[in-house]
Amino acid sequence: MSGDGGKRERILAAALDIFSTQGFSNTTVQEIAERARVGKGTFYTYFPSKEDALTYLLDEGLTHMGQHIESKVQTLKGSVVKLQAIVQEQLRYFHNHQPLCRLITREVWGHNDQSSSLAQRIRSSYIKMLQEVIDNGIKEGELRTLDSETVATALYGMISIVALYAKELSSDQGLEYIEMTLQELFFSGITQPRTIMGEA
Amino acid sequence: MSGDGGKRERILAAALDIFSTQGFSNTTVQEIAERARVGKGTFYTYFPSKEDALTYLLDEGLTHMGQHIESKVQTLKGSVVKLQAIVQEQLRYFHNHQPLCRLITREVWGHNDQSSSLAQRIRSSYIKMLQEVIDNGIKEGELRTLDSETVATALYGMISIVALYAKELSSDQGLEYIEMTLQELFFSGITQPRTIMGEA
Amino acid sequence: MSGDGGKRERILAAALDIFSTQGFSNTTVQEIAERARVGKGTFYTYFPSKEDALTYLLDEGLTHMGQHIESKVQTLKGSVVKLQAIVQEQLRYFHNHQPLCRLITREVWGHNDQSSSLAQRIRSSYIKMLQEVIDNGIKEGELRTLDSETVATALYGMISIVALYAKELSSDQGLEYIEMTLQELFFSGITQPRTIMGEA
Amino acid sequence: MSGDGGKRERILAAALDIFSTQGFSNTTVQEIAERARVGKGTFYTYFPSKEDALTYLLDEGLTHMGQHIESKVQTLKGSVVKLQAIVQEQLRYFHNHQPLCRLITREVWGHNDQSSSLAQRIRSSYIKMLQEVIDNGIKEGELRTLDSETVATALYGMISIVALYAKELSSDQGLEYIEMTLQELFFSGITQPRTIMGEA
DNA sequence: AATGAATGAGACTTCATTCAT
DNA sequence: CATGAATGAAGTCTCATTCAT
Repeated sequence: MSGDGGKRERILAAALDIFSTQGFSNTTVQEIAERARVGKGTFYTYFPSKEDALTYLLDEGLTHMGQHIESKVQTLKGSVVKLQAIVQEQLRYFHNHQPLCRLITREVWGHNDQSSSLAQRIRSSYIKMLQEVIDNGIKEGELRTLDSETVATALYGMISIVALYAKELSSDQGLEYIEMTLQELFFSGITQPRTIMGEA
Repeated sequence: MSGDGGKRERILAAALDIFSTQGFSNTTVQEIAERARVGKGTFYTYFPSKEDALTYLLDEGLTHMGQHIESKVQTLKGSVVKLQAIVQEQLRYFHNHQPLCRLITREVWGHNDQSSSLAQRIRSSYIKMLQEVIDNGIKEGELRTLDSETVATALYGMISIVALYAKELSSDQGLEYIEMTLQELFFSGITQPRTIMGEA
Repeated sequence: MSGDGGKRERILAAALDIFSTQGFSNTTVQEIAERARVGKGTFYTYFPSKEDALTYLLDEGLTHMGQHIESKVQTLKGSVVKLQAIVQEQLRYFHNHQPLCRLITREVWGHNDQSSSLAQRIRSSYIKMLQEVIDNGIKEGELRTLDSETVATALYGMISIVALYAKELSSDQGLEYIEMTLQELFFSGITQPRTIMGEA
Repeated sequence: MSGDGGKRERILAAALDIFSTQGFSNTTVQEIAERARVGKGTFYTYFPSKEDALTYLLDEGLTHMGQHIESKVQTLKGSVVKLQAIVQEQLRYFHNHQPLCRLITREVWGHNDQSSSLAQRIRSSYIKMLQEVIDNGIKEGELRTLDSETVATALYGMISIVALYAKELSSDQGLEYIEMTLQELFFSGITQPRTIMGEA
C-alpha cells in the first residue's frame, strides 16, 4: 500500500529469517538486503540502523502475538476455558512463527544488560496478561491458589521451549498431539490422581 | 595447583560472566582478558579461539549440571520422588548458575544453524534423562500416560525460564516459594480439583 | 573510464611499489591504502586479500611482459636475431619495471613451498618460450648444440640479476652499454677467440 | 665444542631450512625452536633476535662461500682456468646449499630499502672478486674486452638462477651436464661459430 | 527513492620477545 | 643455561553506515 513494492515488508521478513537463524550479530545488512532483493543502501531508507530493525521486529512481534491471542480469548468465559485457548493459540502462534519465537528467546531471555528495554516489555505486556487471567481464575475458585506470576512465567516457558523443540514437526497432526499433552500437563499435572477410595 | 595461578579458571569465569551478560558476539576477547586480569594474548594460551571458550563453557556446564542432578537423584526411589528432586535441583542449579542458564538459553535454544552441535547435545543428554524418569513413572503407574518427550521438554522450559525470570530474587525465601509453586503446578496441575460432590 | 577514479590502478601501483621495496610480508594493507589515497576498507573492495593482490600483480606482470616481448619478436626472422631482440627487450622491460622484476625475483625464485603456483608459471610460460626459440636455432644450425633448458634459464637469470644490479643506472646511455655487454657475452662468450694465427 | 650439545648449530640449521622454505617473515621462532629441539627461550640465548639469526646466516653463508671458492681458485693459474673453477664451484656450492642460495636470492636481490647492509655486501665482496679475475683476464688478453662488472654480475645471476631452477636434480649426473652447458655458454657463447671458410 | 562504492573503527588472532623459575 | 608461560603491539579483514549519483 505504500507504493514501495513491499520493500519494507521484504526487508523485515528477510531480517527476521536471518536474525533467527544466525543471530543478530552474525547477520550482515548485506545479507538482509540481498535476501530482500534491494540494495544495501535501501535498508537504511527504511530503518535507521540494524539494531532498529531488530527492535521493530521484536516490538511488532510481541504486540501482534498479544493482540492475536487476546482477540481469541476475550470473548471466552471462564478462566480455564480462557487458559485452554491461550495454550492452544500461543503454541500455534509460536509454531507458525518460529523465527520470531527464536528471536524472542534469544534476545529477550538471553540478555541481561539492556533489561530495561526488551525483557521488561514482554514481562509487563504478555506475561502480565497471563497473570491476570490466572489471578481471576484463582479468585473465582476455578484455579488452585498458586503464585500467579510464577505460574504465568512457567506456562510461557513451557510453551516457548516446546515450540522451539518441536521445530521438526511439520504435520499439524503432531502439533495437536503436543498441544493435548501440554493441556493435560498444565491443567491436571503429571501425577496419577489417587482415586479417592478405589486403589484398594 | 595448576601452577598457573588459576588463570584458566579466571578466564572461564570472566568469559561466562560477560558472554551471559552481553552475548557472545558482543563480547571482545579484550574484555574477557581484562576481567580475568591477564593479557589479551594469554587468552589464546588457554583457548584456541573465542568460539572454543564458549563451546567449552557450554559443554562443561551441561555435563556438570547433568552429573550434579543425577548424583542427587540416583539414590532416590520412585518416579515422583525423583522428579520432585529434579525440579528442586534444576531450579536451584540454574538459580545459582544464572549466567550458564542464560548462555544455554541463548546459544542452544536461540540458534538454528549449527543445530548439530549444541542444541542436539542438551536434548540428547539432559532432556533424555528426564524422559527416562518420566517413562519409568508412567510404566509403574505413578504418572499419567502423557507423551514423555513433550513433558520432559516442557519441564525443562518451565524451570529455565522461571529461573531466568526470578533473577532478581536474592533471598532463598523467595526461591523456596517459587519452587513450591512449580512443584504443585507440575505434579498436580493448575486446575482446582473437582471433588466429585463432597467438599460440602 | 572505469568510473572508479582509477582506484584499482592506484592500489595496484601502490602495492607493487611497496611490495617490491619492503617485501610482501613487511607491507601492510594500511600502507598500500595510504599510498593509493584510499581507505583501508577500499583495498578489500578490489581485492579479496593482500595475497590476492600479490598474485594478481605477478600474474599480470608475467603475462604482460611475455606478450610485450613476444610481440617484438614474432615478426623477426632467424633465431639469433630473435634472441638478440629478446635480450634487448627483456633487459629494457625489467629496467623499466624494476619493481616487478624485484617482485618476481623474490616471490618466484625465493620460495619453495608453493612451488605449484608461481614458480611453475614463469617456468612454463616465459622460460619455455625462450627454450623454443633456442631449440629452433639449434635445429636450424644457427646455434650451438647446448641444453636449451639450461641455456634459457641461464639467460633469464643473467638478465634479471643484471637488471636489478643496474638499478642505479638512470641514463639509457648506461643501459645500452650494459645491453651490448650482455649481447656479446651471451652470443660469443667471454673467451678471446684463439685465432690460430692468421685472421690478420 | 662449546659444550652446548650443538644447540647453536641446530638452531642455525633449522632457521636456514625454514627461512629458505617459507621466507623470513612467515617463519616463527617457535618453529625454529621446535625443529632445533630446543625451547623457544633458548633461541634467545644464542641470538638477540630473529633478524639477527638471518643476518648471521647470510653473513656466514656469503663468507663461507667466498672462502670456499677462493681456496679452490687461488692456486690456479690463468684467468680462464680460474673462471672455469669458479663456475664449477659456485654451481656446486649453491646446489649443495640451496637453502642458502634461495635465502640470498630473496633477501639480497629482492630488497631495496636496506640496500646498505646486505645487497652491498655481496656485491662488494663476492662479485668484486669475480670482477677482479675477469679484469685480470682482460688485461692479460685471455678474455675479451667487456665491461667486467656487468659480466661478473651476469655470471653470478646465471649460476644462481640455474642452481635454483635445477633443484629437482638429485643426481650429480644431471648437475655435471648442467655445469658443462654453463661452461660452454659462458666461455664460448651460444652462437655457432662461423668457421672462416669452411661451412662450404 | 534507490543504490552500492567508499570508509574506518574495531575485532580476532599471531608472534617476537621477556622473565621468573 | 634452559625453558615456556605471559604479554601487547600490530596486522588482516569485516561490516555498519554514509553519501554522491
